[in-house]
Amino acid sequence: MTEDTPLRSRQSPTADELRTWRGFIETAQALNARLSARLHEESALSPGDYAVLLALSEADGRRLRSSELADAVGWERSRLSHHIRRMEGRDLIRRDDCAVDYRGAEVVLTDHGAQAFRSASVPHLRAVRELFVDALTPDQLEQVEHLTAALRTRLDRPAR
Amino acid sequence: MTEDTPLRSRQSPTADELRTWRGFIETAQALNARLSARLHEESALSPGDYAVLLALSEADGRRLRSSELADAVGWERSRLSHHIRRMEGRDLIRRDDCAVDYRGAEVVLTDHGAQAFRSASVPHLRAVRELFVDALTPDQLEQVEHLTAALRTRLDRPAR
DNA sequence: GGCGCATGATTGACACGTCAATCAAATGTG
DNA sequence: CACATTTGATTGACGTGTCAATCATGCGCC
Repeated sequence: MTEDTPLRSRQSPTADELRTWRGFIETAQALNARLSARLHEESALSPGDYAVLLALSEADGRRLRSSELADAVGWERSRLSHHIRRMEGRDLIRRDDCAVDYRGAEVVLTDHGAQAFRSASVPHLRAVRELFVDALTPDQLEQVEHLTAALRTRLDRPAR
Repeated sequence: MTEDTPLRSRQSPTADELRTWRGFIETAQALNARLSARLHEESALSPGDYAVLLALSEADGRRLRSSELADAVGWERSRLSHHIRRMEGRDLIRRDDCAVDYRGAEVVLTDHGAQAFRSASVPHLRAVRELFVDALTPDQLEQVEHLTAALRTRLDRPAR
């Protein structure tokens, strides 16, 4: 859209633009922090736990290959591996060897994990509504869609 | 008007609302991740390092009491304490005893730290422009202001 | 002056995240 | 078939973040 601003786009943001940026990023972080805190209070789950349990709950047979789970939650493998180890210690999930590929592992939701997810999800979704959805008008929610789409277009371009 | 509107706000978000929420929060996280990666590539500083160096750069005499620094960057004290220890090891800052209150400590920007901040800030601000400011129209930037203000109003209310 | 509490800051334990190295099983290629 | 490479996953090291406990100094109060 802006073919003619090769120089301008290399400069620093103005003070106003920086304020908008800081407001945006800090608000998003604050929202995250608040939701994480409520999740933890209400169900003793971290956001990571919740993401893993959600993916497994929706999976066929409540089980996924490690790599599929990593894709589902959008994490690196090693991050998932560490997290899975901790969750296994709390009996939220279990690791099975994979029958069709002996390199692979399957992550399986335990009954206790399924139960924990169920009791966490309702209050969590309610919190999302209270702190995000209900804070905005329908028009504003639509604006958010457009904004994130615009930002993502830029982000999806090669790393630099 | 209908009986179900008061109840509605206690229910879970709709699928559309959840999609908007996920888009918002994931975009913010992706933006953060990208900016952190660039900061690290270009200057070997973490976002935390940058925040601390920024606050000290703007401080009188390039020094602040620990508690003032914690307020400036919005961190808990113990978090700051851990971070400061690591930064001291890299000669970005130094800790002095405080003359007026022997409980207190002052955090001082070293020359090396000041230099590191200077060389980091220009590329960092350019990245903010590229990935955020330039991705949005002026109208959209203004919408962001209104949105974050609305979200913050809700967040600033008592914790639950 | 001495006692008790408040305050400034640090520490330790542990959860979380990234990166590079590792390892074993699978696969392709001569 | 043999051997190098790729693939699925784990590990170790280390930076980061939170919480509770700790510690020393400052300060109010008798």
